[in-house]
Amino acid sequence: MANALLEKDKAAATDFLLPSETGAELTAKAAQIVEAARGLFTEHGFAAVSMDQIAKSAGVSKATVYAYFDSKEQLFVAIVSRACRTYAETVMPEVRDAPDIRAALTRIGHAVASFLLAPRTMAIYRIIVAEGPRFPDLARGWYESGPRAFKRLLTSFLVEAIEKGQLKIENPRLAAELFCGMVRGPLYMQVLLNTPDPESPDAETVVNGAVEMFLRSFGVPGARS
Amino acid sequence: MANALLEKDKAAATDFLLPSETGAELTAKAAQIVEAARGLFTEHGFAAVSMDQIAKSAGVSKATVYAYFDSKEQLFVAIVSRACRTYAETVMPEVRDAPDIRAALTRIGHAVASFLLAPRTMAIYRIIVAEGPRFPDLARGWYESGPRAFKRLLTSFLVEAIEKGQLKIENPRLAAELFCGMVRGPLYMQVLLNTPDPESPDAETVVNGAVEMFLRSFGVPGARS
DNA sequence: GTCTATACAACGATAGAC
DNA sequence: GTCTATCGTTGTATAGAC
Repeated sequence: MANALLEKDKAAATDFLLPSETGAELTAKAAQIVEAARGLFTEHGFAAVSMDQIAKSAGVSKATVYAYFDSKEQLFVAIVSRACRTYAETVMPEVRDAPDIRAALTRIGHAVASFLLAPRTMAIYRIIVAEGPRFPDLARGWYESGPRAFKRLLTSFLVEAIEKGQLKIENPRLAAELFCGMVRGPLYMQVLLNTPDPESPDAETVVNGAVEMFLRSFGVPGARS
Repeated sequence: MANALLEKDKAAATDFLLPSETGAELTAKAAQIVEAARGLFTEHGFAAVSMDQIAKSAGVSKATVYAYFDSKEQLFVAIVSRACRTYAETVMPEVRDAPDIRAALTRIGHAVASFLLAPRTMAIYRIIVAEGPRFPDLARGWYESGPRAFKRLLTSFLVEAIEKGQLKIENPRLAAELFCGMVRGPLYMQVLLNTPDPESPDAETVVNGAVEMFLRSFGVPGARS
């Protein structure tokens, strides 16, 4: 059951394709350029990196870069597309059956926290936020492929748990949103801005706290939790 | 009691001053330039706006802009400083006594949601995120003046409520973090990326849901909630 | 302090040989 | 496809007159 829902939503998630994903896989040299650009954008931001630097870092000439990508913008789109694919392949599968609802939520929580807080993910997100106004379609595509697809999937998971009698929730979508907010919120901004706060709880504490709070609100006393 | 804590933490919050706040107030013309720059940065981002545009929008020559601000970067710092001051004056005072704990949390939740989601706030945050790597001190200053100060204040509020017997919480700081995450998380990303999601609950629903969840976990049955 | 005009550097993108 | 060399533009920042 869970797998059926999973497959359905996973299909829905990848149904939306970012521009450069519609084509075939990148060639080796294109991938090499994309990887170099990703590293530089990650470190210095989009505007601060020149095509000369990218070419040099990738070990090719600038003309070669332009042979594969029409513009700096399009190169950026390719980077984001790759990140979306990784996201779909990494976090999505974590939402499936587990021994009990507590274990499942904990697992999901850790998957979300660890993936979202990974430097690579944050770097991409930072650039999307930064350049969002200039790339509205890209921002939308990323949101659809990533956060929105995941929230739908998590909502399906909760609905299923409700039907099994493991949870009691009036508004599953709201519950999914709140859970995501709890897991992500406390550490997200610190990582995003690179401003660690020693007073903040660590990821483990946050996930456990979120699961605990979630179950106290929505857990069914009788059910194994 | 609450006011004593409030005053103390408010002082602590403004104790940290961003560079340009250490000096006196801006002159009228400087403020005029800052305001023009803020509007342009808000709309187009930092890198995409030239000093020529700023000068034109402010109705002065470029040389005049440079007479007041040494560089584009410093002009940006001035903008953020202003935003921090507004934050301290707007959200912080919301954390104080209310008829009961539920009303207090709801009020805080709405204040956080409405301020954080305001276009002006989001625009500043977007730029901070975008240019964070290039302005590490600025990002840190903003975090200290804003989110961190608020979380401390909220934690103090919770501790006080615990002492009054209105709440029962083991880790108040964690609870404050989770509450902020719930209130902010669901809508934050959508506004930040300008990708509205019709499936998402609205702000009212989110705040009420968060308060409900918080009280179910930490509320004291006997106390008036 | 404020303006006009300009110096100087850097960037994105391309032309043309191989 | 890949390179070297370069074009045209744009941007930050400043010089000098008032």
